[in-house]
Amino acid sequence: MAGMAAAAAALVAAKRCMNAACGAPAPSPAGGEWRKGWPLRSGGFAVLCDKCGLAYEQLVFCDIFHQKESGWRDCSFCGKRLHCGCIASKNSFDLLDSGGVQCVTCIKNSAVQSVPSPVVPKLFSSQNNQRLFGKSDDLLSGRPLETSSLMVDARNDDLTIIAKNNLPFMVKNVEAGQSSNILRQKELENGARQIKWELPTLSIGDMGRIPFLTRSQSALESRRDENKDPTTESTTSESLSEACLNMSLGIASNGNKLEATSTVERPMLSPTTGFPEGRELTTALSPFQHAQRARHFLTRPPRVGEGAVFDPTKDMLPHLRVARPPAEGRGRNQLLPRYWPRITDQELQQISGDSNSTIVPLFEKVLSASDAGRIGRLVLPKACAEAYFPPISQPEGRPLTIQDAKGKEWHFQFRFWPNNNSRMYVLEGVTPCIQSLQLQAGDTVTFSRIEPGGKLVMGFRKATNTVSLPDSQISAIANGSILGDTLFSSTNENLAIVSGYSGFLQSIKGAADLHTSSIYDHHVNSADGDVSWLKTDKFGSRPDEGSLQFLKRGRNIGSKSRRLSMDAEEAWELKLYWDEVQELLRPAPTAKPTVVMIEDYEIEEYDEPPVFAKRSIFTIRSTGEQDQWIQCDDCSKWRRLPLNVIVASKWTCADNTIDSKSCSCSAPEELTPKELHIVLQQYEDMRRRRNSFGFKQNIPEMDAVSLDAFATAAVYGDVGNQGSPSVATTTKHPRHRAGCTCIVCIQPPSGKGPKHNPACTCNVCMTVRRRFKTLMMRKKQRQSEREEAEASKKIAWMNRDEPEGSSLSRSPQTVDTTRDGDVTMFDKVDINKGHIDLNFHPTAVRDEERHGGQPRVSMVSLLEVANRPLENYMKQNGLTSLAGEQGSSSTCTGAATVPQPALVESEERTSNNDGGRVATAEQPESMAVDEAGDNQPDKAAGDSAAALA
DNA sequence: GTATTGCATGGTGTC
DNA sequence: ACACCATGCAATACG
Repeated sequence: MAGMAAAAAALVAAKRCMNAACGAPAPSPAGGEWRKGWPLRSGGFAVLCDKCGLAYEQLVFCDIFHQKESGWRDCSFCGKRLHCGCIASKNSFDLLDSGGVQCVTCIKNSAVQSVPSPVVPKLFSSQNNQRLFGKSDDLLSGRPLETSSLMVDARNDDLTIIAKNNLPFMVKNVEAGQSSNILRQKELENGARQIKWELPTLSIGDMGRIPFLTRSQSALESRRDENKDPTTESTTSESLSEACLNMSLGIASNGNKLEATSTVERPMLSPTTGFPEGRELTTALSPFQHAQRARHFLTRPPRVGEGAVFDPTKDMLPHLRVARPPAEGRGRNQLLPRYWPRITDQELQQISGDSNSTIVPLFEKVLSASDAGRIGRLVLPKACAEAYFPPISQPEGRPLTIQDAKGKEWHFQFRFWPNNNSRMYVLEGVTPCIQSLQLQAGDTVTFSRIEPGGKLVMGFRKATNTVSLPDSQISAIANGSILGDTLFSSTNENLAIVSGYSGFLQSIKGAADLHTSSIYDHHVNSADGDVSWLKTDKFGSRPDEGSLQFLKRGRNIGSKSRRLSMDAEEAWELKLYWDEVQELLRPAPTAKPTVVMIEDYEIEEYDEPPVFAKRSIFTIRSTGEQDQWIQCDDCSKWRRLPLNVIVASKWTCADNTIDSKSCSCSAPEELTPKELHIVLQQYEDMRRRRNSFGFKQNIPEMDAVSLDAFATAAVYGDVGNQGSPSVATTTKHPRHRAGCTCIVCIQPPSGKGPKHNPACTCNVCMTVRRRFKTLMMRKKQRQSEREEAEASKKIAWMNRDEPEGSSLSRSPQTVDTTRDGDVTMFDKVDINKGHIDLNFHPTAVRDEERHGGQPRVSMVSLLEVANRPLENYMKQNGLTSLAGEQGSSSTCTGAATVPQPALVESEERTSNNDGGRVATAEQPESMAVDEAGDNQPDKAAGDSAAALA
């Protein structure tokens, strides 16, 4: 208690009267009844009344301090002694503009006189005025209340009660805080509520958008008094009280149907989602809420760990089970709507159990990827941390024990990091808790406090899945939450985690915009069944309010950085394997890579995310001709398309504007049944092989491999060879910009575009240099240790794979003619069986080759030589932009060549791109071209490829 | 080599 | 313009 008092005293002492004409320092509360105080945004203080033990929200002018240190004041008119220091007394007096107070009787007596009629047109003429509509019926009809409405003059915060007879009267200086307190008091008196919510605060400026209000239970009660003339009410405060009671904020909704709330007063719920949320709240709050925000009369609950815990229920609220959610942060910090607790009654019941304890919802937070990740750090909203958690002065913070709904106590470290002259609060050590509760990104963690005792308790709400999207047929994201760079699915282990690829989602979204239903159909009807669009989560629960709200809010799920503004209508869930994701990605047709030259390494950057394309199969003929085959979504026939055609989603024969002979479903299929069978069979074989080679690895693994490969290639100069297909390394992460140094932004080369000066000292260049050097050192070190062993292993491996019929072991001229088919399938996955040898030194290989010995093949060397044929190929085919020529790249898999009609499916072009950036080391794509093209003079390429095979 | 820690960065929301 | 905060990432610790 002493500590608390001291802290409060410090707060108070640090402030002065907000009256500019006065400026007197606020007196110390020590020794008086102002047991506690903290600054409000308005400049005043919130105080607690020792007498009644209740929190008292008041804008404290110095006169109040000066005159009412004891909590008692005298009516300025009759001199009656008034206790003004608590909620219980709130409706028994009114503050006067001139200072001082007015008792109920005097207010009543002067009520009529106190309403200057001229105020009416003034208020009504104000743009800031907002007519507030009442009961839910009126909400739906949009008509004003018959009984009473409330006008709020935003300019001075005066409230004017408009009675049924439209005779207004003005309540000067009625503060929203008082109102809320009155409201609470009324509630207490009525005993109608056990769960109470303090209304969130909004700015008065938002009042202009207040659409309506509903009535609560209290409103219904007040209707009994509808015939009363407000001007004859006992006091303006009482009238206001009634008005307050008339304005409950529940627009509960099921669907779009508005319903008046009954027993729980809580923040305005979204008409569409049924949940309170930031923006919607802003537009749908009562004038008291807005007024609250204007003046910020906020009840600040005692902080955990501050010593004795103030128990508001102690005397007057013995039955109060759940207190209001405090909506005030320390000092000026305002709790953002996104952190407003939205604990349901059920959750409260779960937390509180059967005890008589009071649950004070504090705040909640939707877990981000970082929060739910292995790092075990939960970033706390600063305002929340400072408001509701014990104050900490050192970055090390302090241990904090929080109990979960099951009663289990979790021990965290509550600390902060200095950050931009501010602090970043985190709870460390949350991993066990997160895992125990099976929380994932997108789920919501709620923090509450149990009174008495002040014990912190945390609950959670699982993010659930989907909403039906009547227009697009696309289910909403739910358990698949897009968080930061990662696409998460909260429920299914088979999901594809797309790391570093919110751009991918953007692309998908973009594709969805064009072909939403098609994409949906495509996946839903996908024969392979690997791709699914979830409708429900594993719990079978309905769409989570919070999640939907989160989407609805327009926030990018989870992370602010996922600049993926997804409305619920646009949101959809993704559940894809990694490779499936990859095979659906194409560089944006309009994407033009920007190539930066860094120490002779060309790094390609895309400003545009990849597009979401329909699955296609690429084949290459013995003549080197490459085709793309796409299946008609109507007749299921396979049609040939040019390589550079990207089909976003649904495609039918009618869409085939390229080939007039095949633009109808009635047209015969170009491939013979036998050819088609072979192609499809090999396609499936390839898929199986790929999967068996671990292509369903998760993102971190993929990242590691890809990065390593890229780094290796970069180190040895293999990155940067012009002409390397870039399809598999499509885009830069959209949240990154030019200059970003993260690996996401480091792109493989295309040989096109502007180049950075090798001497460039920009951030990205420096970083890349540093990373390359580091990687080079590591590689060299490993090479020196394992080069020989790896070489032997590689040779052995090549010998082992030879019987698989890989044409790579043959000369390019004979690759595709060993069987009767004229189409060759290349499976990039087969390269090294999915393993990239990073440990061969190219110089060693070249040395061996020079000496005519058995060539020791490294991926690096292969890449080095393989790129050249692609250039030639591109030249021959008049290709200039790799971005739009996936076909060419798709042919570069350089793996086992199946002598039969062979495929290079599009997925392979992208399967290694890991967010489209780091698969360059696996650039055997060009090797495939080299071979299949059968027109490449570079024998070394063929030799290398053959050796690899 | 992996995990942890602490700081830096930058997009976005809010004032 | 500023603050917040999600997350990247280098440095450090640990096994």
